[in-house]
Amino acid sequence: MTLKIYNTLNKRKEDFIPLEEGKVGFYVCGITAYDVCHIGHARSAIVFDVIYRYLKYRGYAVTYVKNFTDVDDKIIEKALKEGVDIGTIADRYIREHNEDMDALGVARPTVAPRATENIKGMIRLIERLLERGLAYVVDGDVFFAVERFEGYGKLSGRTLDEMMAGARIEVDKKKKNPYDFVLWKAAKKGEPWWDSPWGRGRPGWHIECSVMSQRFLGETFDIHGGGEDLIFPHHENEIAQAEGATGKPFVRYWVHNGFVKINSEKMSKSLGNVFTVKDILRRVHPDVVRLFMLRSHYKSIIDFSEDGLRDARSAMERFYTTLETVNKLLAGGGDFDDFSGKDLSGEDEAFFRNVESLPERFVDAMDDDFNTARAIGYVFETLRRLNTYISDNEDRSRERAFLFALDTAKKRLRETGKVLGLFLADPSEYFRLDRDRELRRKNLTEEEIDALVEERNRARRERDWEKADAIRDRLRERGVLVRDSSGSSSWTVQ
RNA sequence: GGCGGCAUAGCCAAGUGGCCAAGGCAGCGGUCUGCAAAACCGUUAUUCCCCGGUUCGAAUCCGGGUGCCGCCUCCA
Repeated sequence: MTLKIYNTLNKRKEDFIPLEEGKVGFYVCGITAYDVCHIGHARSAIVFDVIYRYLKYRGYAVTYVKNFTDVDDKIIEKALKEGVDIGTIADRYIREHNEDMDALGVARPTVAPRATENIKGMIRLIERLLERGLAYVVDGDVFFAVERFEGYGKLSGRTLDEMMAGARIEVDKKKKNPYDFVLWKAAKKGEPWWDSPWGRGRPGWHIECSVMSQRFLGETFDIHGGGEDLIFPHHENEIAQAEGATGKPFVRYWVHNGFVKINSEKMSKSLGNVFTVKDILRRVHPDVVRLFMLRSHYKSIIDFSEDGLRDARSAMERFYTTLETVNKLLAGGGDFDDFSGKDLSGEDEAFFRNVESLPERFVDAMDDDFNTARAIGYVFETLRRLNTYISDNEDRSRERAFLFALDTAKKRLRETGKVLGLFLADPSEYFRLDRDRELRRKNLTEEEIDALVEERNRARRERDWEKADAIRDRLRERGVLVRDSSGSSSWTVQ
């Protein structure tokens, strides 16, 4: 089986063949550190996190580079406003970013370089472009001459002529062509600067990614990712800079994730509908966010909404309910270390075989351009079979064959979960966090609910069903669902 | 104006030429339960926006139409 990746460059799915067998060089455009991360950053991060995990799962040695842009107009603006230097602003938002990513279960990249640590490399790259006649200097600014780079527009699928036809872009008198972009900006008063052959200044936005990716991954590398909005101009310009300087192909596979809309509207600061990662994580468990993101294909636009989040939470709850049941059965049962699949027969064997085939089906889905939606479908299909198996065999809770089959199911579910970064929590921990969060939101305390449940249990023992039902109704009105088992009752918050 | 994408059940969402159109949520009927809840079983698209065409055969390919949306400017 071969991994297929949709390559934005060629607009089709292609077999993934890394430059060097068994190794993958992977670069993703990170954040500009001027504000806290929102749900759109979260999607991008989760998508590429899963791609990273999957490549490793498939046995590749992956070098994953994700940069931080720590010098830029917006950072400078904020620094001026607060009267601090840009490093203070960047440090703050990089720290926030790392907190958010950790909370979302996003693995740290192999390298997380910062633009300002790579100024020398940027100057060298610009010098090479000047030497090759692909750039020109005007009053301390350096521009890339798009007309001098053959193939400009190949990633975004347009030609310079087409772009000129309809576009309305700001005309900068210094530019020879309106699509020329800045490689180096002469310093204005009060702005941070670095010395360069063209005077004091700072780098343009696109140059850092060309430099940092090649520094850690080589002049040509395997996969470059980012949000679809970066295709033009950012990634187009990265190609122009890198290939202009080296004369070699820059990136073999370009991967772009789709946007997040909020209640069917574009998320934007002007609409005031930006949800930050911290907002979301106050409301739901990270698994819910990840499930919400990964149940759609990474390229499609997803619509973030209350309903969508609730659906994902319900699904997550079902998963952990089953896992909790399995854990209890395994804890209460005996030892089955010396058991193997060969010892099974009948229903046990059929179930075992089905469960053992989960990773195979999972890989099949993921190999098809990281189809996490299909992959998750297989996980839930397995979950249903597991539930059926448990309820068909309630009287066999101490049998080795049964326990062995359950244990296998759990292992296979966790194996796929590890790649998705999902389903990895301890169920009781998951429910405890979920409960605490919901209680806070509804202004309830565990104590008052426990007291009511206890009162109800007394009524139940006295067979005072009327009173028991009244208490249950009261709790339900406040969003608390009571669930009775033989001796006691548990409860969940809706 | 230029370039591109999408349209599948009540909602979300896979499926890109051929088994009964995955999976999740929600609903309904049943098992269980004092009654519920959870879990389980069954059920909910003879059909994939509309109209043509290609084909033995299309949600899937082609042409046209309709409706949404994105990019072309900082943006994940």
